Amino acid sequence: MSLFIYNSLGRTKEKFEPLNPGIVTMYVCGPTVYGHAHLGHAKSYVSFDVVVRWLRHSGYQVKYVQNITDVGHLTDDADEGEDKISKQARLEKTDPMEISQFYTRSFYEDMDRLEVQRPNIAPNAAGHIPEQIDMIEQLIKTGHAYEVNGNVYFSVESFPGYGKLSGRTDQDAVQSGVRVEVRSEKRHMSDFALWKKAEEGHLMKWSSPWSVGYPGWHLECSAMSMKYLGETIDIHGGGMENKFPHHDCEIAQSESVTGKPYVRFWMHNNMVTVNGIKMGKSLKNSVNLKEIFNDIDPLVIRFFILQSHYRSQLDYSETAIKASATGLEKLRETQRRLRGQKPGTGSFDITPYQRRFSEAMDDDFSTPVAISVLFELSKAVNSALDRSEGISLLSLQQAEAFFDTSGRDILGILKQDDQDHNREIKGSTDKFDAIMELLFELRAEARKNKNFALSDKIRDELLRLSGIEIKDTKEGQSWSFKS
RNA sequence: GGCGAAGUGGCCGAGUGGUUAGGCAGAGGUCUGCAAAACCUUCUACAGCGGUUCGAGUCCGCUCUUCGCCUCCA
Repeated sequence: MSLFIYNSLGRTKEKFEPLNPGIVTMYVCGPTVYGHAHLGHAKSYVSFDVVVRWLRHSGYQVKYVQNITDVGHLTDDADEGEDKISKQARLEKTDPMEISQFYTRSFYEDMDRLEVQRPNIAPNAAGHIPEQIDMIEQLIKTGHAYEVNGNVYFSVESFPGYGKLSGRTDQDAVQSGVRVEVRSEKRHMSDFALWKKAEEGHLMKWSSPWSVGYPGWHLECSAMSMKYLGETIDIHGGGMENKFPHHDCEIAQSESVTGKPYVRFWMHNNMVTVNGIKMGKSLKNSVNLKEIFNDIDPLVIRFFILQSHYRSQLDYSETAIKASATGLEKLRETQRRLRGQKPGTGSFDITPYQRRFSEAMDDDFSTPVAISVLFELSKAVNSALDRSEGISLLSLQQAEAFFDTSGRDILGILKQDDQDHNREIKGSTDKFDAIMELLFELRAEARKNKNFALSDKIRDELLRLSGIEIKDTKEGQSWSFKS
């Protein structure tokens, strides 16, 4: 089966084939680094992380670029207000460079904990001012842009398809709802800034042929995408809220320069809501990742995100997270059980599960369905293992391999080996094992003597003090870390 | 006002014309010294009203409701 991706441009699922066989070029809009990452960032980058992982699993070499926006863009309307990074610098009594560096590191820390693989190239906007200036010069030369008082604007009338991505092709209609007063120096109300002259006191500014100033926000993605991935890229991802104007502007300026299609597949992920309302920094209801991670395993958040489709809104609530945590624990439990299992004689066919998993992923990255396949496999495996004949060595190995491939490599929700991972944290494996062996012996003896008070105390206290859970099973005692 | 998405059982969340999504929670059971885990059984659905069809959660129309975008935002 082949991969189908929902293309926002055209609003249908289309069969995906890269422009150049075997190689996929992919660009995703990165964060503006002036604050800690929140759940919305997690949804976006986890979703696209799975896209990249699936493409790679499918045999493609993926060149994945995700930018860091570290040029201050404005807090307020299109042409007034303080820039966000400068504002944060003022609040934190430091300078913009430190702000962007600090929050860039913070962003990667959080993404690492979510098991989001780093992009191949993570260019920052401030490091690509010459490229952006070049692009403006070309746009002016070809009549797509004009300069007024040190500001440069893109002329939307020079690009007939403007607004085709968002469906906002009638600019008079668009402008009728605009709540911001328009600068009269623009030729058309919808024209957008490519370069802005720095106001008095503006900290992040660069020299250009037009003024000492800074580039418009839409420009960086076009310039960096072209520099690292070429004039036409296979996939461009981003949040739905950026369809208009950001992505429509990118298309206009890029295609005006190259005369070629800018992006073949546009992918837009949906928003996170909290109690049904959009989460936003300005609404003061944003859920900071570092704060959630104090209480919740980051992989539970990742799992929670992937349990809904990337194009669906995700509503955050404590009960929903709790349900996800229990569900993920179930899959981990099965994974552990598979690992420690003695082979039996029963046969078990995992190919239907592999096939359904692949079909789900090939259908526009349907992670909720893919996860449901893992649950069904989990149930089938447990059922089989509960029977006396068990599962043969070969089938056990296949099931374990499939859990590793799907749960760990592709979805990123399962670790390779919890136990080993946790033992590493504990330090000396041998000594630790010896201690556990001793506790097992003490409990076995106590239980033999019907001293259940003692055996239960060892079990309960160990769980309470260290989070290590002992279970009594038919095969004997086992332990695992309970997160 | 314009553009777009969506309304599924207690909660989350799949389903693109025809036999069970899945998870969490609830009820009953098996196993167990107990606990945990696991398994089995089970209760609540498709916003409303029309229409197309042998047959609609799934297509069409209308109504109601919600959400996002049109200002920086993942």
